[in-house]
Amino acid sequence: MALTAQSILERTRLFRGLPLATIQQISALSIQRSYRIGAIVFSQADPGDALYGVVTGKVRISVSSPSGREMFLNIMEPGDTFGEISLLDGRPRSATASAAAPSELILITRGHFLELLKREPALVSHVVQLLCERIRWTSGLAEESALLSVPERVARRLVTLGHLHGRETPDGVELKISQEEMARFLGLSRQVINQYLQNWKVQGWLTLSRGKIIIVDQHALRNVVAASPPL
Amino acid sequence: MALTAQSILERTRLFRGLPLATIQQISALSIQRSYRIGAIVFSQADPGDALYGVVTGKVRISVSSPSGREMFLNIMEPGDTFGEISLLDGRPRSATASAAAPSELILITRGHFLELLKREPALVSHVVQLLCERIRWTSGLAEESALLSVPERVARRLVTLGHLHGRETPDGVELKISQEEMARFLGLSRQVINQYLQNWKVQGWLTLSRGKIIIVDQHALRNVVAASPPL
DNA sequence: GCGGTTGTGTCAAGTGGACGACACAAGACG
DNA sequence: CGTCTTGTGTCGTCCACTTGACACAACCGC
Repeated sequence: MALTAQSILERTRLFRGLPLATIQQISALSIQRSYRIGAIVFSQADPGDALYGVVTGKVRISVSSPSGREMFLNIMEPGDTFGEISLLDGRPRSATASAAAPSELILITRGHFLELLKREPALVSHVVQLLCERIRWTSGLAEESALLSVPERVARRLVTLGHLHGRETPDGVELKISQEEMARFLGLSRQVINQYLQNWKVQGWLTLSRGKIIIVDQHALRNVVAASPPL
Repeated sequence: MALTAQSILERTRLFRGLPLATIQQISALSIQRSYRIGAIVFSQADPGDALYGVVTGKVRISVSSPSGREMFLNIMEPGDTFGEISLLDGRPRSATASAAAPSELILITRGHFLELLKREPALVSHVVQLLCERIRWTSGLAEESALLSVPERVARRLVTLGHLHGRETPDGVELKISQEEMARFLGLSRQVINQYLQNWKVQGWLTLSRGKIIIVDQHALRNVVAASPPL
């Protein structure tokens, strides 16, 4: 089956469950675009004039400081939508989106989307749910970095990334991510990530190979947070 | 003039600009409650069954880790509303709200609020705006802690707190906050906060007294971020 | 006005993460 | 098939933040 815009739209959290007629409308309004690996979808401070949905590939949401440091906030996969915030509040993009793999995205312009919102009350409630999810995600990031120790943060992120982007295998949850990327997700150095991963490898909680982490004992990793000494 | 619920509602970002009839409806549905200093309005993990608005006083939004560390996320003042997220997505409270000063709050139950939302499309758009603001705030927190150095974070937070909660005086922006509180806002130790504040005091950028910081040269503080060495 | 409490200013010691460096292995690509 | 690139594993050094401690000042309640 071809990956039509419509078949993807039906699967996104944002549009799922809407009347078929509405989905078809949206589909008709959307434009499909290809991005090669590394291509920028939009940049921090750009005007936010479109909503994006991932058809295939992976899109990384990141922020970078004036001093050139970069931090990854999220990875979007098929069925995810992104870029809503600027669309809804009219302010500039707060983050940069770039293709982490060759990607096909669909794009709905601000005008079209806002019009849809007016006509379709069910869509509004989906938007609100999505925004709430985003708040919980970002405030979770802020809390973790302030409240937890480094090993706790690494362990926890490992588990959540496993959930969101991992693939179940007989050996455990396979997570395709380099240690460098892990470090950027947490705002830490690659070396520290390696240090703890090695630590947990000898415990038998995970296995490591080039660009891949297989989580063997998820439960043990979860316990790192609870078990670590009162900071 | 008495501080009626209605007069406050008209001033909140959430309800401002709605038809007077609607404001009166909301006002009729709302319950007013007093909280003494330190009183808990709601706790992390509680079910989220109400929306709150500050009439007088100050409410602190905070999170705490299992290990007992606490971090302040925000301060709500008269005209602010809080507690929307749990209300809207039905999930437990993600943070704790407690009275940082003797406070009068109004409270609207979940059922009443959701009903209002259905009837009043203008309110929906205000809700969406508010949620977008919250996302930008929390993701800002996460970015800062990962991308900026400690002095940069302290300087920046000082300026934003000055904007949000400061009072203009002939000498500069007066910010009523203890250094301990500043530390909790940034997830740092009190000593480090004091170190940088002293530093900037001798530069003449601010003056310090018990529980109070007066920002004299806001511009200089802003420059700390830009001027600091590429991390 | 007095004692208790709470915030401030500073010190010294300890430590955990950053950074730079380097050897090595595994893919990528011609 | 060999070469180049990119990720991994592991040093050691350095430094900034944490912790604990203490004197002192300012404000609070009585």
